[in-house]
Amino acid sequence: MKNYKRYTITSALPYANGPLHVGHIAGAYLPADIFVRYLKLKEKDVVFICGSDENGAAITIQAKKEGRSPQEIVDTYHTINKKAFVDLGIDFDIFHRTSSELHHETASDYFLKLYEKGVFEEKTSKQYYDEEYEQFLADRYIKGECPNCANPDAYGDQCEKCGRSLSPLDLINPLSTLSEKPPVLRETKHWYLPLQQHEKWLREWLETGKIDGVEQHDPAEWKKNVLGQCLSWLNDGLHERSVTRDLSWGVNVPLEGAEGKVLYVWLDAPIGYISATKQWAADNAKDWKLYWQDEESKLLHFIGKDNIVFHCIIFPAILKTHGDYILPANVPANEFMNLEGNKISTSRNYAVWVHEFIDDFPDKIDVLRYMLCANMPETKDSEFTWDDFLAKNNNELVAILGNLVNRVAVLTHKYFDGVLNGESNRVDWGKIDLEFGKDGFASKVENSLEQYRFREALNEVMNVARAANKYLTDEEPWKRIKVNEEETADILMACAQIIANITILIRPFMPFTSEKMIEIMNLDSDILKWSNVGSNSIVKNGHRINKAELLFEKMDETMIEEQKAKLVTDNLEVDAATNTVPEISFDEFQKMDIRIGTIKEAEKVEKADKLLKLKVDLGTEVRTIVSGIAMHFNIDDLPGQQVSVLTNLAPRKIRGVLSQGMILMAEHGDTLDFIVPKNGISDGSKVS
RNA sequence: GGCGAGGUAGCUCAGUUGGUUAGAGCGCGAGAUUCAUAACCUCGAGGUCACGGGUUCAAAUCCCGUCCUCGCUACCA
Repeated sequence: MKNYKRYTITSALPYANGPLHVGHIAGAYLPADIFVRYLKLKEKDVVFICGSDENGAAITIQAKKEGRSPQEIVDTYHTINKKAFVDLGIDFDIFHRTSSELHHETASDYFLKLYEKGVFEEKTSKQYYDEEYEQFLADRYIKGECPNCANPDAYGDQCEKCGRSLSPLDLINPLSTLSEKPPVLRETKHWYLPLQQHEKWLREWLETGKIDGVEQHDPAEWKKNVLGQCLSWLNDGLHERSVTRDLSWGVNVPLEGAEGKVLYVWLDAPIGYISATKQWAADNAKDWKLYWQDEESKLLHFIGKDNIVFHCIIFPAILKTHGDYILPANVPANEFMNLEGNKISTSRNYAVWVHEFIDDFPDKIDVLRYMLCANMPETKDSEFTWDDFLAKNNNELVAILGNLVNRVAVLTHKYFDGVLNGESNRVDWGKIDLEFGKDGFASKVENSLEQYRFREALNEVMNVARAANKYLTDEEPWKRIKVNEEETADILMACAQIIANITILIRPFMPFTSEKMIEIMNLDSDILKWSNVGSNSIVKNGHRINKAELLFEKMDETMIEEQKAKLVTDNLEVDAATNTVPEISFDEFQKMDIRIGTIKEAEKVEKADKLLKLKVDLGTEVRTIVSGIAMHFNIDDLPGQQVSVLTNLAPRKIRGVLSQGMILMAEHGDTLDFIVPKNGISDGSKVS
């Protein structure tokens, strides 16, 4: 394994249009924080980088929706998220933001450098522009008459009536759906990164860890899921990607005639890592280039699996194209964390939000860290349950670690007035089921951490506490005190040494607990060095400890009932606020012919997961209707099911099957249900 | 549909290049103990390793097929 001089560690930049939930933390932030804290205990030169990703269309859309400015949106969430990280003890060296001037400058310079190297392909095209809204229109924001079937309401990408795929320029009499006015054609120029030119070296780099035969990293250290996903992309073939967009909110394209254009996410967000490092370096009298451009620096990106392609293919391509930058040595991406059996959903407010957790359990931050680490989605999706939160607190933290510290502190005060009178060199260390020294438990935890196996590492730490509990029970100092005071003192000294070890070992995982242990054991924070782990002489003979204090409080069911309930009720508030469909006239409603029918046959549409081909009896005729409900129902259950059908919807070919109408469904979150007459009514009856 | 990752004890997960009775934590049962937040400690019961074939002296581990979960993608709103 290569020996690096310094480390540059990043966690995915959270997008500043919403708060953070526990899934984010378990995925990209906690593992990085643990790893960084571990490296810092090893006295490594490391910088831990993060910040808010504040540019892009989603921010402007959200701003419009909330009637606020984009700046207000990003300010709000940048502040919330920054505080959440601080409260959680996720200890970035800098939490920067991509709306900063330094970032704009950095991203802009980066673009220019690539531009000057001539790596971009420049393409000019004519696109529709809405003069009132002062923006170019995406295809689906343009309506017009279909040149093929004369449908007056065809969209810029496709005609819904004849199913023909279109380009906006094909439309007759186009209208902007934003202003409802005719858009004008304007020339717009964009720059593209020809990713396909990078396929060859990317494949070599990912598969062998080498570039032009020179070793960069060991691919065996990369996670299977990460490599698999990347190679899958390479096998599909890479395509050029546009690196600019017509948009007002972001980093302006630094070229003449590029007004109203900003850098697209590829050349914006990841550059945020670099600009953040620059700011940190400026604040701390460091040289940022060492962390990004020196071969002896190890660059690691901690992310969730949704970000793999971005960090393993596109960003490396951008870094290498520039020429001066190092590439990531590893991208230890995690999978997703589910919540009580369901996917976490931001839009449905189905999540445990970090800022709310902090309000509800301000003294249980480390319990959360412990729990998220023990359930970290390292190799597959994992599960957050409140019952498990309770169990981990009571059965592991209270029972094993808290109990150990408490019994040692209590015994020491009871028998020796809080003074550790024992002598480490008199202890029979062989009686403890622990191997001291560099190759013992220290290396177990270390090896797990170096492989990004955080749950295993944490369990190894707890094993140290387990061994100490066993030692205490075996040696029975509460009996020994009656016959041999010296031996009793030695036993407690041995336990104190183990606790001192745990104070260091647990620190990356639970920094607040480690701090409490320092206080209870009255330790000097100078001992907090990884090189001390494995030592049995951290605590000096005659050391006085403080009064016992509980590290963790036992919790009961009532403390989590509210949390469980909140998930259910919050989930029911779905979409209530988003009912913003414009009002229509009665005449418009009357245009719709909705009738009751009964499904006679149902079969899957070939090569489509979601589609069913249904034969529906409408009383006077049987129609074929294609409906995207395959994921929600069992085919065999459908025949006989009554449904409501919009019968005069223009027929449309879907996956080669002509669909004559639309089944109406009630939708709630991920659940779909048919709209049917309560008491049954004959097929063909009209709904009005 | 294509591709990727998974499917191992009640729960959450380990199982390296195929090799003796498949492991850990928690939960559960029993015992022992009382310094400790009824915590700790010991012992134990739980697994046809998704399913069906195949290769091999030997397969959770390799090959083929099927089913299920998650992600990307296509198609779909």
